[in-house]
Amino acid sequence: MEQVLNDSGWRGSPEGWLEAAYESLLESGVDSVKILPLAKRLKLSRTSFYWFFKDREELLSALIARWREKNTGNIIKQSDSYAESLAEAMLNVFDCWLDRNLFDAKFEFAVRSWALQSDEILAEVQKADQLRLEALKRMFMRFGYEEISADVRARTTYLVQIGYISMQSNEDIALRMKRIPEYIAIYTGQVPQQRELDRFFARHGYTPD
Amino acid sequence: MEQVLNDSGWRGSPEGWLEAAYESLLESGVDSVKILPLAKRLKLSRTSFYWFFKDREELLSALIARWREKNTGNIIKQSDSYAESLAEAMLNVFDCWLDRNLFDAKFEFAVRSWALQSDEILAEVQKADQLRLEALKRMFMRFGYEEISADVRARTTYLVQIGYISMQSNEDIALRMKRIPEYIAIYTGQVPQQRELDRFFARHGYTPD
DNA sequence: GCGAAAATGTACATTAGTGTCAATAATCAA
DNA sequence: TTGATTATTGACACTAATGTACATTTTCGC
Repeated sequence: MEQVLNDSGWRGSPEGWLEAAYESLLESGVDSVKILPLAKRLKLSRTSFYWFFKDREELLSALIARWREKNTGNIIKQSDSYAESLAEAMLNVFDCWLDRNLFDAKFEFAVRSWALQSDEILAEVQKADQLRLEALKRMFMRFGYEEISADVRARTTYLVQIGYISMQSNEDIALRMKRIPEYIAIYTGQVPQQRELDRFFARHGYTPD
Repeated sequence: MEQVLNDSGWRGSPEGWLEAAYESLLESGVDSVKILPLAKRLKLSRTSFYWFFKDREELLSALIARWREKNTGNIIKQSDSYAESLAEAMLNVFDCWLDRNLFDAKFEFAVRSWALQSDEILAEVQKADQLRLEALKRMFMRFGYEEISADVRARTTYLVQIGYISMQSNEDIALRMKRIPEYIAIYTGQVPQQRELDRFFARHGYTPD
């Protein structure tokens, strides 16, 4: 197996170690993010790590920063984006659940599991939950729901997805798409229009049979 | 601090070690379930552990057996139990979410996090999800829903709760109770009757203001 | 109170991880 | 091409965990 070099002529880099840490976190949880195994994966000496990071703690902080920037931002953006009907707005949010560029479900699950053993991470996760729920609640209120109804509907929308992540299932896209109209009906209390669904399916490269 | 003795005159027992393991699992995840720390907690010599369990693996198996027996059984029981309306049936299921004798949310979360680092545990969790979802789906079908609708409504009901657990929030009971009627409305598509709610509140020792 | 069984503890060997330091090598820029 | 900077490595010291072997203590039944 040959050495992988980065842009400059060096083998290691903060990004390289972070990427390896990310992969290990997603596969086996934070306790598997250990310098020795990462070094083996990168075919680098373990101690070379300390050139880029002060210690393991600093690597873990970088990891959580990466999560914070990616996942929360996009949910808020999709919730706030323009739509003509609630169903359409809902489908905008659903983009997150189907596009891993918008929301990284495995990362999300790994971080939430991590929160079990670290109060610092727990605080991060709870802050993120709050921001995301507020964005969804705003969305429902924009379409005329009362405070409490909007709150509970926001929770339903959000928590179903968090729960789904926690099932770690990997069903194929067709099966998931088949449930979409039902979900929309439950969450919004109204049936989505065919053209709204078609537009949604189209942008995810899905053709119903 | 004095030594705690069990029924017989001995200090240790399989149950004692298991209980300590359970507490540690819930507090900090499976990686914290280590013999040395448990021994400290129990004020016993570490090696005494090996009188009761072959090795750490055996302790972890006992832990997962405990989870399997407790959490899955009750959801199924509550889903299958008699009710005059769907709303009432739903409220029977909600008993699980409010009574830790029926469903241990922290245990659930800890086990699901554990699944990230063990394929064996992942298989256990996915089997449990399947059984629970089937029970809920049966419930919706008993009240006349079509296959797909029943499936998605079962998922909504179940996944909101799994998601809630994963938020690790500890809101007070009054706040949670306030949302119940809305949840019932969303999940079942029908508003619960006051007397059904009253009966539910009463059996959880809650008095609305 | 005595012997057997049950439980506990001490000593030892091993493993996998952490982080520091000083020597060395590779790259870049003047 | 050489010197400074950046990166890599191996040697060392340390810690926390695992499990085994064997000696010792405690409890229970008779």
